This record gives sequence, C-alpha cells and structure tokens, in this order.
Amino acid sequence: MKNSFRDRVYTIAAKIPKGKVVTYGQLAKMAGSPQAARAVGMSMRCNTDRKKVPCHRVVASNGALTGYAFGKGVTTKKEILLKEGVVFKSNKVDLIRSQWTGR
DNA sequence: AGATTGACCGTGT
DNA sequence: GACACGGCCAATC
Repeated sequence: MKNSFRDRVYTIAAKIPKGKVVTYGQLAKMAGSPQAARAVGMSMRCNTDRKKVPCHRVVASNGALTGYAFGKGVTTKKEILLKEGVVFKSNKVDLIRSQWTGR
C-alpha cells in the first residue's frame, strides 16, 4: 500500500456505482484535497487498471467528457458510460441524473 | 531538487 | 452563453 493521494483516488473511483459518474472536483474533495481536481486527473492518466479503477466514470464538473487513456479516448468513454446507463445531455453527462454524490 | 505539465474549477468579461 | 485568465494539487521529465 502506498497510501498516497493517488491510491486514495483509486479507492474512491472504484467505489463509484455503475450508471453513475463523479466530477474531478468531487473526487478530489473525497480524496482530501478539494482543489486537487487536476491532480486527480493526472492520477487517472497514469492509471492502468480500468477494471479496478473505472476512470471512465469520472467526468468534468460541467459533465463534459475529458481525456481517457484507453480505446479511442473520449469516444470510447462516452460509449461505456452510455452502456452503463448514464444519462447523456447533448454531448455531456446529465449530472442532475447521474452524478454520484458519494452517498 | 527544480521546473513543467496535466483527463480541472471557478470567476470575470 | 461562449471565451479568457488565474489558481491549486500532485506526478513526471
């Protein structure tokens, strides 16, 4: 165990229920640093275990899909989220319906 | 050890 | 509503 910020993000991201998404800011807050949204994204970028860390369930605060280190990038990410049952609004995720508040 | 980048967020114009 | 700027955190070069 590394007990690093990254490890914490991994653990929390793994807790995200299927069909729900979390914003980087929210995840950062859960990790202990409300302003470390960027650091969260970086941890995700370095992440290689998409089975253990559903990084595709992590989206921007405005519901827009960003990055993704696998498949076709945001394209694959959107497909996966759509399959998971996440509600999409235009080209973004409907946070009103699919944002996981951590409860 | 220092400097730079990066899958961001909030606010202002 | 869209575009631009600055600020914060951690990891990587």
